[in-house]
Amino acid sequence: MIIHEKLLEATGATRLQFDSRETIFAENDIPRFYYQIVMGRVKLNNYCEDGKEILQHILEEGQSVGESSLFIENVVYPVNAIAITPCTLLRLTQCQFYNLLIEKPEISMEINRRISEFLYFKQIMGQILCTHSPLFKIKALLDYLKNNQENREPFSFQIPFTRQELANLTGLCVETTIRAVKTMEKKHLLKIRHRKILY
DNA sequence: TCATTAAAGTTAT
DNA sequence: ATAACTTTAATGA
Repeated sequence: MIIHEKLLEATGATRLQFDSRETIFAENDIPRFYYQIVMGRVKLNNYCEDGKEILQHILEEGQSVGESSLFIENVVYPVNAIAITPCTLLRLTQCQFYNLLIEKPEISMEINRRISEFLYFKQIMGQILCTHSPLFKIKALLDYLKNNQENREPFSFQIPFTRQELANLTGLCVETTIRAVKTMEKKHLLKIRHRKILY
């Protein structure tokens, strides 16, 4: 289920456009808005002091961005939200968002679902980060992604991430990620077509 | 074993 | 065109 554009607009949402690489909100900003992606993809990340990127999540059309921080008093965003493609977002003020949740319990339930989904993903990622084998890290991530798909046929799912993105999500370097993916291909755990991973 | 560096080829913007 | 991504290979922790 998604929260309909029409409903958000009726609630007073602002439509925003972002170019690829533009920042939607930054680490340490105070959360004041609810964001939902109408079109495009957004990443949540941090940069460590050596400049290396820690990718926390990649969000797409229909998903909301950073809503979990809106429910906590006196916190700042722990991540940056950056457009990775040209994006259209709808934005509600925190106040508009709260009113919507009070007036529409089904929307409130949907937000619960999304935050739970996010937490679930974070728990999977927690396990992945503690796993030593690069192959199992990649496999666990692919398994999680595949589980969200309707079609569970082997090799029916084209992974929507680049090698670089998989690496930054799992904490591996790209080269190791590439090798792990190649090994998985040899073991017939996945297929590669036109450089895309089919799982 | 995996990260890092370098170098070259490929794809996307 | 130029930057971003993919791949291979060598080296070192």
